[in-house]
Amino acid sequence: MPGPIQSLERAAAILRLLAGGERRLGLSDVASSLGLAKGTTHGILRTLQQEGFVEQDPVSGKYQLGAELLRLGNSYLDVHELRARALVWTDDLARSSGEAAYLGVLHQQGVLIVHHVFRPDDSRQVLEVGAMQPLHCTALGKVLSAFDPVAHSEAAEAEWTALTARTLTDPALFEEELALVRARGWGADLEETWDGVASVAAPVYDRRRMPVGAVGVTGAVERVCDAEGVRSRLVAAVRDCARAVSRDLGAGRF
Amino acid sequence: MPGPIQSLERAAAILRLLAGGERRLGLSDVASSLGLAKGTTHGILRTLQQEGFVEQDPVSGKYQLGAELLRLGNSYLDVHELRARALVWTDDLARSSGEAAYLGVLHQQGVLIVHHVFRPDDSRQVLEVGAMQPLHCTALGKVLSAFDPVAHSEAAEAEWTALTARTLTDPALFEEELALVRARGWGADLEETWDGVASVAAPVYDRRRMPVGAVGVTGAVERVCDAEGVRSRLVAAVRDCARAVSRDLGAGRF
DNA sequence: ACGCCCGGTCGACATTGTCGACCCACATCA
DNA sequence: TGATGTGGGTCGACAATGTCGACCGGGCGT
Repeated sequence: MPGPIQSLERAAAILRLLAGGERRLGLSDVASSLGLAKGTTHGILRTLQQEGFVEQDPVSGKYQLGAELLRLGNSYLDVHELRARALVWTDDLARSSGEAAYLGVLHQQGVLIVHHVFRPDDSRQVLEVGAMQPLHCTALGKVLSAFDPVAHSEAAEAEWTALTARTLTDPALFEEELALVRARGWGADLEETWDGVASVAAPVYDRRRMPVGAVGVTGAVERVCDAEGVRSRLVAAVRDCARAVSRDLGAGRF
Repeated sequence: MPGPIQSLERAAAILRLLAGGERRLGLSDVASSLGLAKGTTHGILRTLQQEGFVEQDPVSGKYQLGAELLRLGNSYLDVHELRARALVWTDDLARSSGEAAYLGVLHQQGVLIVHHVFRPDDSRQVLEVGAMQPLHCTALGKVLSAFDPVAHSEAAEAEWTALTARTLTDPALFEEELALVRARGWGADLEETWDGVASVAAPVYDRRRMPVGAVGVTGAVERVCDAEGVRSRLVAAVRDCARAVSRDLGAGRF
């Protein structure tokens, strides 16, 4: 059976469509967006609803994602070995650096945040676990692009939107930057994603010395950088954390 | 087309199976667990993998849940209106009560946690968003069972496992408890789920005055209770929060 | 009151997923 | 080192299955 299962592909496309559109979508919207017959779309939606993957607003009849996805996404985190190993180390990283710590893995054409430790102060922060970040302008993304060949080719195909004035959008400059990241072993993002925000990240390796993710910190550029660039204390803390997680994964000492 | 789509049901069953088993499962395990032919199972798994819903360990060939589920689960939270409205109020609730605040909705035979605010101290806490809690022994679950008829019937069919010595397992006693919850408008769990831990919760209503969820706080029984039972200050805070969220949802004043 | 739009249903058709036997790689064990 | 069992993956025939487009019925705005 060489071909993938059509109905499943379509169901996945529906879920992605519902995830993309901010608000609820009607049956006809979904059907026309995907070029499917209404009857077909309805059958898939009905099954997805029965399984808890989508919910239907009883008054408007429109569809949205369902709670089962949240439950399964949580189960994904439970099984995730990299995340499990990184929990305690990223906690320490956030504490010692005084900034928010992130753990990301490559997913499709971006970085999926699988763990996020709040900056250790009492400010109100929103959890970004499950969110995606672009490859070309974040520290996590640059590190993955530099060390993981798959991420590198994904980055080449991704959209190069300029999020701030400092975002690199020229592939040649990006390659230069990646060479720098590879040479010194860590990556940075200096106001290339959000104005006033900088981040630093380093790669995490598994027992076969393959890059499997990246850890980093993000914070106000005034705190993260000094006159020389990224504060070396932060760089050291991030790299220490990455090495510790790698060692936990069995990569051995460097 | 009266029947639901078979391949989708099977795919959902596979995902749930992978979510349940703690570790990765092999193709044959999955096939035999669900009573499917290996070829069929492989086709579904391959499609799910291609769509990012499952991942395969390249060395062992075993399967586990995929990252796309985390992304979609996160998108579910983005769309969730109840959660969006409750964000700021639960934050205040945690701050004023000094305990961890939770927002839960009915999902299948349990309470799905859709929002969780850490207890406002510097202790290490794990986020429980996406986790499930039982209906019969938690404050959130009792409140939903008392006010939502669907939750009530689900509770009747759920397993009545005794998690501590104080867990209610007699349906008659549970009904009495629910009557009390309905009468006073809030529910409690005094060491019925974890020893030493108590919780208080109150229902949240939507614009049609239908119960759509519950908010509550959970903490050490010594802090939550005094000689009289649950501290009235906490009960007031929780009920205020529930009313505020309900008002935000359009339920109007009580 | 009319007509449009939308969610939902129905039945015929053939596409599509399913089944079970088969294959190959790897590891185990004698 | 060869026999052997396990486990992931493939193949091709069959018919069960999902798909399509036409068709309802209600709600809403005109």
